[in-house]
Amino acid sequence: MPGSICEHCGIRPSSVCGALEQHELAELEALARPVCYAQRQQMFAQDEPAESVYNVTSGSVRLYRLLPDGRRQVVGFAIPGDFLGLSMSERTVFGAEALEPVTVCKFSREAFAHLVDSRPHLLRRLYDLASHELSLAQEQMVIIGRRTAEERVVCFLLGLRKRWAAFNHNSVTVPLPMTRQDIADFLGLTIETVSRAISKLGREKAILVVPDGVRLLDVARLEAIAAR
Amino acid sequence: MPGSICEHCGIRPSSVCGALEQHELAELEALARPVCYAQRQQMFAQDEPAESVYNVTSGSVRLYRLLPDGRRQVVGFAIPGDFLGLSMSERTVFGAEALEPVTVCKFSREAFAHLVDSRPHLLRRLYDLASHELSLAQEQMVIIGRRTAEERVVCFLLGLRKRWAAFNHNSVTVPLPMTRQDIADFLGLTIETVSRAISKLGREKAILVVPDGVRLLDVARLEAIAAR
DNA sequence: CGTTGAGTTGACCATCGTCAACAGGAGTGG
DNA sequence: CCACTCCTGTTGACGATGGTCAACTCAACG
Repeated sequence: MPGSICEHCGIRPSSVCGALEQHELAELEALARPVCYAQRQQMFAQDEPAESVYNVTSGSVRLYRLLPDGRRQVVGFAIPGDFLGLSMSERTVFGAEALEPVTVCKFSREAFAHLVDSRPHLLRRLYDLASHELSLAQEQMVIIGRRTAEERVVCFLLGLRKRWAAFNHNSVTVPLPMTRQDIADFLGLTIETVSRAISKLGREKAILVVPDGVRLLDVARLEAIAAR
Repeated sequence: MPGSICEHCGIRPSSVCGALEQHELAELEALARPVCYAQRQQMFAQDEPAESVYNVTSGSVRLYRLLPDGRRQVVGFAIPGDFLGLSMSERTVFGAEALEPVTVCKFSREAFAHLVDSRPHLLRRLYDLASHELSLAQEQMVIIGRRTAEERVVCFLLGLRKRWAAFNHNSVTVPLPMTRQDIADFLGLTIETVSRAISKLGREKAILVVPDGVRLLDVARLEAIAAR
């Protein structure tokens, strides 16, 4: 029965496909191929021909750029509902790797583009998502360019918490499926500096480090640091 | 005569309006209000209701975000052909100030949005621009997060050169209408560090500092630094 | 000719990076 | 079951890159 899968998809409301009417959803579903990736598996590399776009349905993904000498900048983390392909022209501008087992809806970029051409409000949705991502990227520039190490870590935790909150995750426990190295590469720091900042926040009882995450004990204090 | 101004506009090919047919151009022109800003004049502030969108026709503009304690991050510089309003929802996410006398086509955001709704390929153009901006913002994250002071300055100069090149500006002389402070706030550095990096490049004959700009003397060497 | 503001340069210092040692958990194999 | 490795993360000691503070030059402008 066409449409049956997407219709019951939990992440649809917060995703690209949330913009679609039922009959359009069926069209989109016809193009989608569900794909799984194992932990650590690369979905695609940076600067290769972009053949697909993706909608993350479960798990989380790191998106990164590499410099020739190996320095790495994580440009974002994708979580369920996120769309990969907003800024993909002919070639990918970043690489993507599964942080944990990940499932996606994978689309041929060509077929997806063709559908978009005939569905202005899908295009509109993509535009709105791209605008929002652009705004987040600018916020990240402020964080990396003008904040101290501790502020960066706190902003990161509060930002993640906000994103997970969209899935009514227990909002004081922030899952951290990424390594310290990923966090460091996202914040323009080293792993040691991230570790020290987290330890310090733990010592001060502002957070509690738990397996694969942190619990935010003193949100007011954290927000005071981030608002500075 | 409708359409006569836009039709001969030099920046149109590289701008949003380049996507439009002649009859659409006339519609757009009907909405446009030409406005001038003096040097240093603020076009709009951060986090205020976004009532207009803008297309820069001459001069250049700094776009910045402020932290409550006054730290500033320049998130970009707009030059002729650039569109301000890609990432503006109900409120502005950055402030904008003229670096030199600036002229723009100013549009009511509402009227512009209405036109966009009826013109899918204008929407498409905006989406492509937003994607491109997103990709540039990610590149900027790499520069700020993972590059040394000297590399940042070199990347900045080469990046600006590339943008000015779209207007067949003499491509080895890069105009710098912004102050050292603006450059520093763009690169996540201080004015002193920027000044020192530029002086060093000058001493090494890689660049020549000229009034309101630099001449790139040894592009190969600069590119070697940036490619690192 | 004094004032102002941008830019440069120097001396010193702090934040964060580097290098290294260590802890603890997961997986592996004797 | 224990020893072993491997990997991630933590912590400490030290150092370098870039920030801070201050003095100075220079051009623009009245």
